[in-house]
Amino acid sequence: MPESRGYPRRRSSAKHEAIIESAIELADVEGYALTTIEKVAAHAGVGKATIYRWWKSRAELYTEVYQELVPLEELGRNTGNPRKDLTDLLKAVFRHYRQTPAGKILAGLISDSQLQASARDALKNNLVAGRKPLLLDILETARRDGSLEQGADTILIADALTGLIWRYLLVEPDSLKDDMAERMVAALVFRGTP
Amino acid sequence: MPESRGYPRRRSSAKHEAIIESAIELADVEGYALTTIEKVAAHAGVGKATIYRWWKSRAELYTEVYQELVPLEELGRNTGNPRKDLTDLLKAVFRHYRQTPAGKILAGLISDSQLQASARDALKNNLVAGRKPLLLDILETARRDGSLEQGADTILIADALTGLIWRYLLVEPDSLKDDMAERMVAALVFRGTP
Amino acid sequence: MPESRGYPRRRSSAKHEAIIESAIELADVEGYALTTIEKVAAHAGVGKATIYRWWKSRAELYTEVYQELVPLEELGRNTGNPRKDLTDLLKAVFRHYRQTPAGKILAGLISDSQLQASARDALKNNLVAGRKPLLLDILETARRDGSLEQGADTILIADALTGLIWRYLLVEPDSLKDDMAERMVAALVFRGTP
Amino acid sequence: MPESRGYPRRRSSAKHEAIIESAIELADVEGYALTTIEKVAAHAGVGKATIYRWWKSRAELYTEVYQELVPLEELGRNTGNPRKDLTDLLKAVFRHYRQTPAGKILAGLISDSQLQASARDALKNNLVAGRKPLLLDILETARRDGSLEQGADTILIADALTGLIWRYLLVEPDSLKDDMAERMVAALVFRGTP
DNA sequence: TGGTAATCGAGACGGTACGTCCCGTCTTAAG
DNA sequence: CTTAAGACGGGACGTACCGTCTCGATTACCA
Repeated sequence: MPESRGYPRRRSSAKHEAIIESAIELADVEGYALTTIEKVAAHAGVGKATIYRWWKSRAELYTEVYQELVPLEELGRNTGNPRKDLTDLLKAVFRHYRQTPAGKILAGLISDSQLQASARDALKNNLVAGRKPLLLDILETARRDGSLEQGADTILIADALTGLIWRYLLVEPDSLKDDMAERMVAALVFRGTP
Repeated sequence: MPESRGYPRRRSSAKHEAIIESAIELADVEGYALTTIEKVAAHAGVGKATIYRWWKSRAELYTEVYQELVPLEELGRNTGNPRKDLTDLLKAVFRHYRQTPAGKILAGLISDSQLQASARDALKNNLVAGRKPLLLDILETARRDGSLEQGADTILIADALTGLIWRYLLVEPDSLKDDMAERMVAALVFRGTP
Repeated sequence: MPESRGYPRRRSSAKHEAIIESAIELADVEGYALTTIEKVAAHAGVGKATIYRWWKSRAELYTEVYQELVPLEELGRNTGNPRKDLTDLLKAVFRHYRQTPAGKILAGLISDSQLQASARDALKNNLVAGRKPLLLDILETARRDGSLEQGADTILIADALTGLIWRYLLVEPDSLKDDMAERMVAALVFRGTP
Repeated sequence: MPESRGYPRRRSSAKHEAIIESAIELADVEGYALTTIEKVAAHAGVGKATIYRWWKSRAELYTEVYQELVPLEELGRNTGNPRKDLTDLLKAVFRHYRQTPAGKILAGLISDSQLQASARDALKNNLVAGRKPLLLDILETARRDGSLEQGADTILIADALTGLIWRYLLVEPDSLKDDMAERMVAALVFRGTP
């Protein structure tokens, strides 16, 4: 109904983009915790109701922001070398965390997920469910080509990589650097130096 | 007895216990997110100020609660069999998460840690710093007795175990069962079925 | 209608009235001292913030209440007989003090004025500054028509009348009856029985 | 009981005096409104309970302080010239208000008197009842010697002087200077320049 | 092109909890 | 046995956002 006629196509709306950009900037400058819907609305020159019209909660808004800041397409590349692919993927993620507020935002989303059921769903169904296959694909390729043993618990390994990233993001966010990507791959997946 | 630091500052251990117990019960019944300082005070029959007198924040209070619910002493046992010790430790932790609100509380503390700097410190300096050695000790023993290769990155493996637990606690808390302990140990540490 | 100052700031006149009425009732029933903003809000079915949005303090709210309970227009009437006008004015004021909580409220405002600078200003700039001219006008008329001597210090006489009312209001509120009005006029202004 | 033996005679107690002096100093420096029992106790190096043992409330404590700062004996002097005696009395009072925190304290006591019944009693029974005779005596002398007409309402005139002082103390404390004493006497009592 | 309905910004609103302050009473340990 | 120090329950403070709502002003479509 809001899409059809009364209001222009949503994704192209200037308002919509102003909100997203304000959300990014405020998360960057003030941090996720201090970024309230109220402030985003004021910063974007938009009524609060306009935000609530499109997103049920701060978590939902920032889930979309995260997807925009760390787009799936920029992470995966299948070169046939799983170890390299995986390491590159992690490095790309960490780079986004350094260059954008995406890291803070993910940490904030994890925090929000414990405060509201809807936020937990947003995290689980979008970010987790949407990105886990990326890791699994690489790990499966590795198992198929023999660089990972047949019986490897790829799901758990994938979750462990995510868990490690979250853990560092939550308490030691500065540790997510390139060499950490190498260490993670070496310790959790392929065991040993390349 | 614990409150005799010097002369002037005393505290009623009865109140102290009433507060801790109320905190546990409310976290259990209502969940961490809905448990406000105000409710804990009311439930314990105590003024809010009495809580703020002894704990700077909800996070600090619940850090103490967590330590009480999952005491270090009940987790570690050195039997000379690192694989068994590690699996048992994880099982013991998961059991506490099933039988007490400790799991919810840890998830809540992680959430709080993103909202206030002091909460992050409480988490980092008490829970993380206090419990990591338990894992590291076992892993080092394993490396010494050869069940883990010489070059193993024990720190990262320990953090990965923690990260995995956190990840599940945060988005799939029901998955932390005994067999998950086995899978974790097999996938991240000793590689393969026992 | 009164709330259309520009476009953005509107206010619900229904709420506004509910607050004023609650304030009057509570002052009447519980007394000014026990009437907290919190109680007024609860009684009016309004959030505390709504009160603080429109009045900076309890004193400011009750200054408005006082003006409503003892409206200037009901006090002054120029009949050409200053002695009668003055006596009538005092009687009218005392009647309001008997029939409404206005007396208690003025005493409370005087009390508040010693607790907060803003309350002192509210009292001084609104009630005092707004009502003193009423007395002065009558006294000046009296001086002009000779019923008061040329050199009379009308300002001081006006302030003495106010001071006397305040003094009785503060420590012997029941003494403010009709005959007291006569006595005041006789003793402070026109000297002697009519 | 506290006088007889267990504790040394009250008026000479060092503690007692430390409390009074702290009360004076704090009223002077911070103002009456900000001077809490808590602060007086801390400043005097005394437990709060010690203060409550001797005075039921802040108002009762400060009633004693006021009596000490503006002792009756320093005000009255019967020289046989009522007009001069009265003017001198007012000047002496105003001087105390300028040189000590007595003025602030009286204003504070008036304020407190609207907050607690016991404070109203303290004000009424001690300060008002104790000092009114001073004025009345002078006014009666004046009436007897003919400088005030026979029918003068001396009670009301006395109360008007008090009321005027209170009124200025409460909203324009700086106006209480020597010439104001002259004006008051001329306007309210003896009518006309000396 | 003027009328009209949808949509918007601004922010008022009830509500909840925050963390602080001080009250007047009570408890503890030192002297 | 009295005292200081201050812990205690209680109540109100004034503030911040929440998510919903109301109001005119603005817009954009249609007749």
